Amino acid sequence: MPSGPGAKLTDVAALAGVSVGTVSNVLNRPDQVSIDKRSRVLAAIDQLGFVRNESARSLRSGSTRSLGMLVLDVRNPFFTDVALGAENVAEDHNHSLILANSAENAGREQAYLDLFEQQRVQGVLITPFGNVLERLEKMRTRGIPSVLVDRLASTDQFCSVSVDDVAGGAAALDHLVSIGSVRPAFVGGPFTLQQVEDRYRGAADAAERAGVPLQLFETPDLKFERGRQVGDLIGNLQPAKRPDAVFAANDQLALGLLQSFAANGLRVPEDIAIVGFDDIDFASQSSIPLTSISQPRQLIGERAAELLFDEIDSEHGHVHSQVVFTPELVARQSTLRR
Amino acid sequence: MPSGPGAKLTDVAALAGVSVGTVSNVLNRPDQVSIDKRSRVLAAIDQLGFVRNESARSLRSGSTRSLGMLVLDVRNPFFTDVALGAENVAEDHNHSLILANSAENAGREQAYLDLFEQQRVQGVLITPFGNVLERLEKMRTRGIPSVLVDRLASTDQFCSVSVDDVAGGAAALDHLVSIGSVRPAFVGGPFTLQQVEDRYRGAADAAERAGVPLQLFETPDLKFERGRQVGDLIGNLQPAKRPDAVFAANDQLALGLLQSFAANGLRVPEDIAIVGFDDIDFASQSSIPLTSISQPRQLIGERAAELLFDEIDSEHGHVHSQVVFTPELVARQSTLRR
DNA sequence: TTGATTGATTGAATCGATTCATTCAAACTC
DNA sequence: GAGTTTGAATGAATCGATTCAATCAATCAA
Repeated sequence: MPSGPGAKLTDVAALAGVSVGTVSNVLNRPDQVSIDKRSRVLAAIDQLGFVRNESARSLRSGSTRSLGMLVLDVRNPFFTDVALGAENVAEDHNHSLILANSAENAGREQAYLDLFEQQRVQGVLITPFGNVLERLEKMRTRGIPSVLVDRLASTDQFCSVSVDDVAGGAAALDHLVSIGSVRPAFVGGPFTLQQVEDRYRGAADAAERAGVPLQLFETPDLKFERGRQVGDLIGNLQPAKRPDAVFAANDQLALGLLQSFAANGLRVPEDIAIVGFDDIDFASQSSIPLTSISQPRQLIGERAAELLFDEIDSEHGHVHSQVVFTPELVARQSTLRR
Repeated sequence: MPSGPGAKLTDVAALAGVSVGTVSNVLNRPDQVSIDKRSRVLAAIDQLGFVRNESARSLRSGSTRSLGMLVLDVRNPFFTDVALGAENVAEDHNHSLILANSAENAGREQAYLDLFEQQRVQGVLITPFGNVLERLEKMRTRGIPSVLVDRLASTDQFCSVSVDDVAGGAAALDHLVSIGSVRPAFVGGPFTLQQVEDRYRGAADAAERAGVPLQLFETPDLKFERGRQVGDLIGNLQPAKRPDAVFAANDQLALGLLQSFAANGLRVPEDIAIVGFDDIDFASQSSIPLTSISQPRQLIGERAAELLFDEIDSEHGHVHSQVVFTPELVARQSTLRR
């Protein structure tokens, strides 16, 4: 019969007939304890149902074995995948990952950074929303380093792991041209989002290189509903003026376009082709599977966590680095050659 | 210039010229401190960049201001929505939510429960995977209560928040009959999953009441790919033997069916209608918007967290209760009356 | 004026695990 | 057999915030 709440280390020591130091060693450096005592201690732990108090442990030892991760939107599959990758690496290092959701809200973002500081996490993985770089630098001086995720560090003060959105945009447009598009369009916004800006720029440059014009449909956000609206707009254009292909700044938008086109009797890809961005699961699971630009999501999380541990573990000898992945186009039915 | 790592409470006290007790009071019971000293302390905190050490705090006070939440799959939007609801309630109570992912793996599930115990969370929200009820009861005796989420407690030893899957299944089938289906089918499995079993039973009972037969296509899992396979199978049946409507045990499966039907030239809903379950975002965002059974996901999380806090806060006076929500059918194009 | 009451402030004791200098015993060297 | 090395085990000191009984000052009642 395991005892009630709160057997502690001294209780274990007493029951096993050893000192507290020995019990602590069994917990933390088991190979430095003789087999005999070790098994006695383990038996006592089992009998008492002892669970080590993490607060006490980290108070004394100064380290917490946990990382904080702050993302823009936990509901976005992109971020859960990135988090999964980071969590795996954290687990390898015997750390746990505290996942928090800033929900694109500067106040919440600050509040969670407060929390991370109070918890004394060993490091932070963050996709910044508000103006937090200064604060992050301050946190580093206090011993809590951070790595930027899905965002290229503008200074060399941080490690960052991101994706080359310009290249992704170019790949999308090159693909559209290669299947014969002569009137491609870009749908997305706002351009204050770096990702949107980059994806557009890549596409625009590629269009210029290919000698085709690129129409622009700017949107105030990247949501599904917005895609539907723009889709209706495009569907109502005269066939001769209508784009023969669209590159949407993300998959949500692309799915919105797709639904609108289906409702308006526009055939995809025959009348109009579509490329999305992100390659979320539902891109391939749409009735008309969607061509999209795929980012190595788990890998982004893994690499970010690795860079973070590198900075945590190395005393001073750490050099910040910017990892930039090149996204890949995955061709599916929505851009089938006509 | 804020100071380096580790200003502590005594430093603040010294700088402000008060005792440590007063600083602690400013932090925890600000109204018991005179305005004068309070502002002096706050100034000192600001100047030193003091951040309270949560480990020390909770070691001494015994409470952690955090909940643990353990879900089957963080990548599943259902769970992220439930978590969001729970997180909001936790925030209202000034607690933070530690979200963990058992990934339908009994070993990980146990490991995370270990972690929660070590962290001394105040309570646990869990969708159990393995055989953990006994352990959870033991944890309660040690002062860590738990609430079952998306799972009806079989004993009255736990609070639980779940959805009436039988009613959901019945609603789906009633709807199909009401739009004129005479050869409905159920697609889903395995039947060892309580949810699948219940949804099927509700549908089967409703079919019997309506006097129509219910065909069954059993699947080994609930994934998209499986839906596509079954869809191909159905698409190859002679029109006369082919179901005129299918009820899929979840939306992933339904989307798979939809894609397959589209590829095989079956029109939805004219040739065959589809109802899904869960009403994930992508159900309504499909090219042919999908009728689905909607669960109040955030509400489930909120209610679960409220029940948990009730048990945490009440000394002994807590009575376990089972909350069961009735899901609602959301009719869309995939079951438009012919 | 005195005694009682209220409210603010103090600071030593405390939470529970870890650390590390020290002790002890055994094994080894010459 | 004396001296040295090695490995295990010990337990008091420690991490930093909170607690609470005690103190002090100010206000009030009679």
